[in-house]
Amino acid sequence: MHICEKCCIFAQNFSISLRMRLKEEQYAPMWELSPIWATLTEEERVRVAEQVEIVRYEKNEIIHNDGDESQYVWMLLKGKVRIYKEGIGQRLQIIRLLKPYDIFGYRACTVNEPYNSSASAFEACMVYRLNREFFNELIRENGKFCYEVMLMMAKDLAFSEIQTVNLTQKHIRGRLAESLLLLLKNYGYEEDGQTLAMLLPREDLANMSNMTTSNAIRTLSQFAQEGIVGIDGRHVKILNEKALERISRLG
Amino acid sequence: MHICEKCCIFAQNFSISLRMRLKEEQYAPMWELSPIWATLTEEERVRVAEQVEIVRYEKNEIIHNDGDESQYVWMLLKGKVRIYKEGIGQRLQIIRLLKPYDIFGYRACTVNEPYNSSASAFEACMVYRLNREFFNELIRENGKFCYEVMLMMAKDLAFSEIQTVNLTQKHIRGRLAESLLLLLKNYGYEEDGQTLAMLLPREDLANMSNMTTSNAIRTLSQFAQEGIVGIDGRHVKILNEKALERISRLG
DNA sequence: ATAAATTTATGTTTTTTAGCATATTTTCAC
DNA sequence: GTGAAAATATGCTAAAAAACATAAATTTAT
Repeated sequence: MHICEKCCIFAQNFSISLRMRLKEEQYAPMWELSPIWATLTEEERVRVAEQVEIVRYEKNEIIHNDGDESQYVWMLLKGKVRIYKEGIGQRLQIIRLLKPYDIFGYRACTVNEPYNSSASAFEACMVYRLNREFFNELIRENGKFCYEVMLMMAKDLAFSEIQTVNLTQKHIRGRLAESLLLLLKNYGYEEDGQTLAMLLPREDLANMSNMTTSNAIRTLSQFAQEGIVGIDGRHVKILNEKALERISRLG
Repeated sequence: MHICEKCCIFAQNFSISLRMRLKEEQYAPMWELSPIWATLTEEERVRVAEQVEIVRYEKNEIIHNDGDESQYVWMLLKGKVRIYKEGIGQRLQIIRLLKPYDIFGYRACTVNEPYNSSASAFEACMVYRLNREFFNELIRENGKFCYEVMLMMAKDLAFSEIQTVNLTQKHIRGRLAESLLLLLKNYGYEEDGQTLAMLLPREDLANMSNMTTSNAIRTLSQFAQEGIVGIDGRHVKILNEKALERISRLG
């Protein structure tokens, strides 16, 4: 593909053109938000600018379903997303939690397979969305981009294997502690420096931790009684991170 | 790197030169054994020929340990290998089983991280071994090779996520059935068409299936009593594959 | 603001699985 | 081949977690 003057001008004005599309909210172009897209050439950025769509998903809206033909790669711009699989008897297992600028749906796209998990929005979300075929074009033509996608997959694979052992071998308390620390690592604290910046229903906490909802409720209450966490509805304060780490480590 | 006449001749005679190194046993060059290495250019094949080592590991010998600095990428030539993680209280979880021409250790190498799992030989094994730095050179300079490595990782990631749900949500019988089917899929049958071509100690079967050894023994005996499998020491016959699939599916 | 629905809390029972004990069989080293 | 060690088999007990039940609190829709 050629790079004509017109394209270059378009590229330079890209953020402006994007902002025109999206009336209410403004987002930087992808390559400013994640090092993965920063590997794209100017010419590729122009094409991305032409292809990318901005989509809004409402609270609890399903973005893709396990088994659906893969069609899009997404980058989360705003909000939080859960990636999960449905196992035996409609029991969900949350595999991964996403925060802004995380990329998802890409694994299935790279291998042209159906998605092997589902994604839904915890809260109202904004995403960039790219077509599978276009994403694969980028991977095939740009070695650096392919390399970055591979590195991202390597991270996801390591996490998945660690989680397998965490979820199978640790006892309930260890699994819950693990999940709370994960939430902390992923989303951090509110301004007060101890309340988790994530209002998570107990059911989701259970689905992260491979336990029933009532055990998540019960065990979290126990942690509160022991002064390890503070509970105020869905607001959870981490009062003793060291204790959580110890419980998580010992299983 | 240049491609001189000498190199070309060397490349053409590569398999012979390899066979000279390895006195007892002969193996085809990597690019004939796995599509991943087939993406290498002639020039790269020459360098691989210079770099590759053939190593033998004895029964139960550890190939790499979780936490070790990553140094090599391996391709299994002969034998069987278990990839596992140690969790709580020395309890092992087998993450993956390898058969000839499977590649392992590559994830840690791509990200220059320590291995995040251990590998040991079920039985005496032969492997090709490549240096991490050289492997990364290949990835960085050859987009097609990088793409193949990414695809391999995508497969491993999908498998890992499926296993997480299998191991956490299914009951003992479901998990054992799952493991037996996995062994079947991976290693197939003996000549008789029903004995698993894998003599697996019950302890390993337990470590695959997230259960204690005595539960693996007990549950396998139950399957035998129900006529689903036949047991003759470590030789396991699959008598009713459909039943195993049903048990695995229902959890 | 109020009623209905959902979520959280907590106690009890049942099921599942681990842990332990012991006997038997098989494998391995010499 | 023989004895020691390891692996397999099986029963019993204890612990862990799910399932169920019910009530209270919170959220949501109107």
